[in-house]
Amino acid sequence: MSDYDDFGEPLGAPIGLAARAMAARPMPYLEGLNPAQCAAVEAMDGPVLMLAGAGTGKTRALTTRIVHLLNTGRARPNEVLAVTFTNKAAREMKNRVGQMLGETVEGMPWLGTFHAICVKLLRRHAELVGLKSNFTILDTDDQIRLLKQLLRAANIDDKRWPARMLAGVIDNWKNRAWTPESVPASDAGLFNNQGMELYAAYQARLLTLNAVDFGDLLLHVVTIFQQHSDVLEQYQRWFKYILVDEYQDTNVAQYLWLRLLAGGHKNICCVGDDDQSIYGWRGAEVGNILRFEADFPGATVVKLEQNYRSTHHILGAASGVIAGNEGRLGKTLWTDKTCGDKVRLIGHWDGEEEARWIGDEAEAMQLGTRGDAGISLDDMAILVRASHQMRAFEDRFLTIGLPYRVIGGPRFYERMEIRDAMAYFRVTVQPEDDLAFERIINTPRRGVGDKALQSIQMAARAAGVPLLAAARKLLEAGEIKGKAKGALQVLVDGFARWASVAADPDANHVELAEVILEESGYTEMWLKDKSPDAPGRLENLKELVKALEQFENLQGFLEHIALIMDNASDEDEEKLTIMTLHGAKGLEFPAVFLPGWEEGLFPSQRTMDESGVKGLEEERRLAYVGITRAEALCTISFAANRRVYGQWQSQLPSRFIDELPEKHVEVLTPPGLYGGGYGAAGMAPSATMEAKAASADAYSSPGWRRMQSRQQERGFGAPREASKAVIDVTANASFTQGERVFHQKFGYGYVMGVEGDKLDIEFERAGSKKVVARFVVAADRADDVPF
DNA sequence: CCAAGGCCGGTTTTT
DNA sequence: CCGGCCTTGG
Repeated sequence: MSDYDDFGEPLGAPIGLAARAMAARPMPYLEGLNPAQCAAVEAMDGPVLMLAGAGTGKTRALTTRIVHLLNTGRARPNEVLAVTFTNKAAREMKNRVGQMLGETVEGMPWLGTFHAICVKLLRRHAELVGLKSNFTILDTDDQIRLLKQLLRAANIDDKRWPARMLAGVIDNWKNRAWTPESVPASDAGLFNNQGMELYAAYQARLLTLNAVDFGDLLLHVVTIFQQHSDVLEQYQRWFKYILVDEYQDTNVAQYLWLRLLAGGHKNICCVGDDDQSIYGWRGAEVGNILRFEADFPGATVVKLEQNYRSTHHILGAASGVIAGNEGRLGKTLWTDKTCGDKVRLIGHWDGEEEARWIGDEAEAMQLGTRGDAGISLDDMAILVRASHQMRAFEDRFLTIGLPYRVIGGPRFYERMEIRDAMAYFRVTVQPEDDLAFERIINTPRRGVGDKALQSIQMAARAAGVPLLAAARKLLEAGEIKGKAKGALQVLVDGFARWASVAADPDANHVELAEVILEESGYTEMWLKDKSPDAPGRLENLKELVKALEQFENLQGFLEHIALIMDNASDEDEEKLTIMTLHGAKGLEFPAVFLPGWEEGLFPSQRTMDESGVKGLEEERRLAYVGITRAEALCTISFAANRRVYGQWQSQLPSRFIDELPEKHVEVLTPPGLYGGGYGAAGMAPSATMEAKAASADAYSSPGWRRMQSRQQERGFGAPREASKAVIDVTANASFTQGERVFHQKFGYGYVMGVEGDKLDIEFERAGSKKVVARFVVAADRADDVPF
């Protein structure tokens, strides 16, 4: 009947038999699990909800459950569907299952992210939604460019109605599994009453491009399942057990997808924590997890509440904060660890001082000033609400030479040069990929401007063929003139040549990639480029080519890249991590800094404006996630003043600070200073009394004294008065080329050039910068610079 | 086809 | 206040 009965996957060893033999043996993997974890592993049949608080050994329970299913012969590895949200989580699970099973079992083909699994499914059944199985996956950038074209075609001013906004609207609809036909009338008014039409036009355009966006991966598969019960039933039978990680983050489309697949046997195990739902803004529905027992009657609910990560005080503080939320499923985390240090709270004068203090503190902790052995920088993290907060820390750490790593900057594959190179690869393997072709038709500049492109586009539309084919036709017909003619011919011929190499299974795709970048002139473009980031970009291109080695061909690689966000860089040196709270979910660090706990920043004003109490609760969960990342030391801070869009604003301490239970907190801020703190003006009136009491003895608290003595050791007098002083001691100083100098922000460097009062300086850590002379001192006077 | 200037906007982000 | 994007002018 169909050619996918065997699901295209090797079955590997006769697992059924092997498993039966193993089932008689003891199950060593169950040892060391606590009773709740055991229950979650052993409740194999029927729906199971595993409510796993932060740090309660969720991944261990989940992987053990998979091993148990395989080991008892309930399912073969390729009959278990295990879904995660991130590639990282998928990889970790794969590794851990592999480790527990030993090397005998081949990897599990259906363990992966929602998106990766959907790609696999959609490739098999693409024709059912009008696609070919070699469809391209567009990323956000492609998506925006496509929408811009549609807006232009529809004569819509994309100033007032930006493509980004439309992309957001469409994404939201796709997250809810709404096709253009099923968008409810209540949403008809969105995007200037034209959202639905544009959505339909966009989907039609994607089909002609043989392309999908991320949302489509799920949406199309759900559509297929809904419209082709025969296909659905096969998968329902095939996937004997389903496991879902981070269930609280599922959106409606993912939820429907899971319900459809689990519809037969209902052997679905969802793992999640309602208190860690922080992705509501991108369509996640906490409701999915809150409703689980209603959706799957008779479900077994297991709560994992023993925390193996954090000390008592840290858990207490986190629990106190999260208790402010309504409508929780309710868990009580406990630990048998020591009380440890209390959560430390400190207020600062401004954001720069906060960065300075954290930098000093990190150095002190690294050296072990606290009387213990010292903590590796790898074990410390600064978790911020918004990425712009990172800059203050980067600036400061650059100055003092504290090694750090920022997680979540522009990702490798989002960089311009990588996307350009990949566009060449995409056209090579998929000549219909018009978006990719448009991207590189004039990159590097080859004299093919708007005019030439427009005539190609018109020809393509008229003939109903892709752009590359249209370009070839126009050239043959001699209809392209001037500079564009020769260059375009070279490009078109190039693609023909490269495509034939790519089609040859014996050809080496890594060499092909190098040839493409060489012959197209792309590498040369960057070699000629004199901008400071050109060498870095060439480096990235090299890395890209190197990454190709791990794949069989270009197609395989492109697919991988489209779905992966790996940011592999060499990590030899110890570094302190700076990342957003969102990015930190699932991670843990011995020492965590949580700066910027101020009203408006955290909780974010915008979230509260847009989503009211619901938004505030999500922010509170974010606070909970932040605190629970810490194993031993958690330091929360806030500043009384902060520059917001260039304006100095005075800030109020976050309401979450008032929610921290007093008994788990040590206040380092002296009362009255820095205009804030537990007990300063601006706090919620209800908490004032309690807070005043808390801060009354702040001066005598061990933390405060420790801080004082440390600052004195370093020769810092009063912590702050000096900070505002301008470095004008050298206002009249002159510098000469080659002189070694010091800058408060960028550290040490050498003067490369002098133009009036501006200096061209090559800094040791911050690279080359143009700096006004009065902000710089001679290197031997660096000690005069007040910190 | 490119460079300079004006204008708007400015959370979180995986796939 | 800073940076990205788009427009305009050469």
